[in-house]
Amino acid sequence: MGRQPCCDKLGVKKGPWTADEDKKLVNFIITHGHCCWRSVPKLAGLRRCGKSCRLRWTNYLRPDLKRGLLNDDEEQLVIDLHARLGNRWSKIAARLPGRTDNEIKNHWNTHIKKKLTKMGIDPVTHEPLHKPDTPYEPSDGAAINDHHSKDCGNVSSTATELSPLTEKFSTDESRSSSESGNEEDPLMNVIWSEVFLNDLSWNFTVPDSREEYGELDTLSWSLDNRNILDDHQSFGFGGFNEIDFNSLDINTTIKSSLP
DNA sequence: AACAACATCAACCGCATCCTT
DNA sequence: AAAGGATGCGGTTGATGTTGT
Repeated sequence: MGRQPCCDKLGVKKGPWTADEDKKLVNFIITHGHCCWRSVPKLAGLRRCGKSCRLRWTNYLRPDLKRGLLNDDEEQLVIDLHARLGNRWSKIAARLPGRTDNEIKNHWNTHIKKKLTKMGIDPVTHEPLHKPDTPYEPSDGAAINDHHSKDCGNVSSTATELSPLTEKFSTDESRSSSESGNEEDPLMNVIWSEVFLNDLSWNFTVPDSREEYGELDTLSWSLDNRNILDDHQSFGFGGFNEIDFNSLDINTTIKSSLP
């Protein structure tokens, strides 16, 4: 069936997002949510296609994103899940709170693939590479396959079972950000700060996700905006369990993050 | 200092899948 | 059941940054 392009190609901007565009998008989404991505750019005053807006939001602007490289545990988990799920990056990402499929995919292609190959493991099949005369040289990441080789030797048979590590990550969503090199993005601080300072009625706290959201753990949130929480899954706000609308402290939180 | 080679990652593209009519 | 639209997903690309010569 012939499909129309996702957006009108004429006049649609492409390429890197500017801080101003980011601000507009964040502003719009936190205020209105997104009824449908196709209409978001028009309503937000952006010359972008809806797809691009969705990608920018899910991969970069979402407040629950972790930043920085995957730590060893996360990397191990990705390897573990990849052995079971293959290149289903979104499924893998779903097990790593605060990580995106794109980020994991990139990390896999740039780091993990090489690491596994170096260790004598086929990154596709997760089987040892057959080089009988090439002695296996454990590297700094050798631990990866202590459990992995046992656990993932048979990819399909264990597909529904999760290793203890996998279970740990899939359930423990309140891990400390400090262990993952959760670097802050100054640009993001500015964007979010400006967004919230523009609307001082915002005010909420995220009691269960404090560490993950860092400086964004306390935000101001008007009751009028509460409706977007109904759609929080769409935003990837998985950590927003309960919002305490009575605890508002935007000044100390937001202003302290300003450069 | 200048250039090349390599690494990283944000963003795009096209197809798949889901949902509505 | 079929058609068409919206969104999601995975592969790929290209710009930018980093490292080596």
